[in-house]
Amino acid sequence: MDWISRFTGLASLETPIRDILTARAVIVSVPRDTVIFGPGKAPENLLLLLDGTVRVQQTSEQGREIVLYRVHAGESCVLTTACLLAYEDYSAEGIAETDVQAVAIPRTVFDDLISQSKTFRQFVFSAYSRRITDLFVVIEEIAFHRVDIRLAQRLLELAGTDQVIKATHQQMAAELGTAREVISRQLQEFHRRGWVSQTRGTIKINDMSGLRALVSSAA
Amino acid sequence: MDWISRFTGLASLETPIRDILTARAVIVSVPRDTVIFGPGKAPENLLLLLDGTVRVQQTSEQGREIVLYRVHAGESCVLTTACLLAYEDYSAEGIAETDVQAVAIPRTVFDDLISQSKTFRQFVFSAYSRRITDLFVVIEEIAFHRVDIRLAQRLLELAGTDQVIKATHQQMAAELGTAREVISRQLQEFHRRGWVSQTRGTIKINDMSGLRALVSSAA
DNA sequence: TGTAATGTGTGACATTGTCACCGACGATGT
DNA sequence: ACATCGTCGGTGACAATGTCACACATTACA
Repeated sequence: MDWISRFTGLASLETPIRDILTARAVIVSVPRDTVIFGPGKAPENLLLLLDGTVRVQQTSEQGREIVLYRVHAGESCVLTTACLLAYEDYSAEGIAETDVQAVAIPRTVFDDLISQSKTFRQFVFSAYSRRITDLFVVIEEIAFHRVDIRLAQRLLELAGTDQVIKATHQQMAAELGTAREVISRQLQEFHRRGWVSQTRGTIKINDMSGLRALVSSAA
Repeated sequence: MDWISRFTGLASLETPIRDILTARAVIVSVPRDTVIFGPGKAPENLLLLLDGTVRVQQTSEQGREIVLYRVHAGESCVLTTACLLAYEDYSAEGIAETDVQAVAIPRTVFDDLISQSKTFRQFVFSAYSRRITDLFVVIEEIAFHRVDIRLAQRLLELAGTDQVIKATHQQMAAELGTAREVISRQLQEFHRRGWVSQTRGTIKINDMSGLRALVSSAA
């Protein structure tokens, strides 16, 4: 199976390197809700996602959670590579949000590839760069943006083509790093405005344009 | 000058690699308040700090600022390496907080070293790891910790041996990503409790134990 | 010495976070 | 069907933080 071409950054990989990869990387399947890495469970491999999404989140000592970013198909979970090597108290955890298919690259192979291929180095460092800027965005949003706008934004991001989100208020609170009550109130307000409707455990978007208008009003 | 031994991660560097480094890296001096990198000013080199500190901060579109982390002597500014290669819209900026002496490693040399030395790779990735966990801490603190505690913490961190901090309320607000008024009020409260005294542009700690007690009360 | 720029103080108010509690819903077993 | 129990969502009071519009003090410097 030629999975390499699914990763844009690897498309131009040199042939001998491709061979190493196909020979020594393993395709793994991970069922939904598996904890892929987390405190006390250091990642053993660099994962390149073929299918599904991985949610990376942090849990504070008091048990509050916040979603940091998601890794989608065609992307890699590079931040784990930093943790392949150092600093044990990695407080973030990665969870398979759906059933996941991924290519697992063991750390020794990762080291080989980094050493031997400039293309691979670029792939890794540009993935790093993207994740780090993601984190910067998270910081900026938490620090400076209003929760109603962030919630509207996240609802639009998470909604599938059917405009339905399966998530409890508690889970949405974890998305934004806020409290459940805050989400409940904001969703009520959105409901009053006719933008969403709710049932237990699901949120349905009725008026994307309303949400979008709120989001862009922040600019 | 043998600066390599000042970096613990590089102490065991292989001799030929040491030679490359000493030959091709340049020692630079940067005056205080210089913008080392920032939006529209991509870093050209990996910097290893010999002396001084670099403050890395982010400025939002509305002009609000937050300090992300500081790079101290003996540390490297690795997050810039990700940006040596990819993603232009690097929104963070690095500022020399003091006069700075550093070793500048050009990107091509960086690439060589990464390729040739396992020790250097470990040095880089463990530095990455540390910075990333720093960012996680920032996120957790902004999202979940009270500002009075964060302020007390930061005051203790920033105070020199003379217990004096030269900073305006506005600058302290940028440290924590909050508003000046919040800092002013908290400092007044700290003053009422006899923990600090203030003059225009400076804060003096009079009772470290009081601040420390507040900080540890959060645990 | 005046004048402008900068730093700090303040009150009113909006937004967000916390706490304690309640009732509604859904799964389950009998 | 009924009871029971855990989860989910709603609510009011209040605390903490952010925002705005100022006033006033200090400093820099023309």
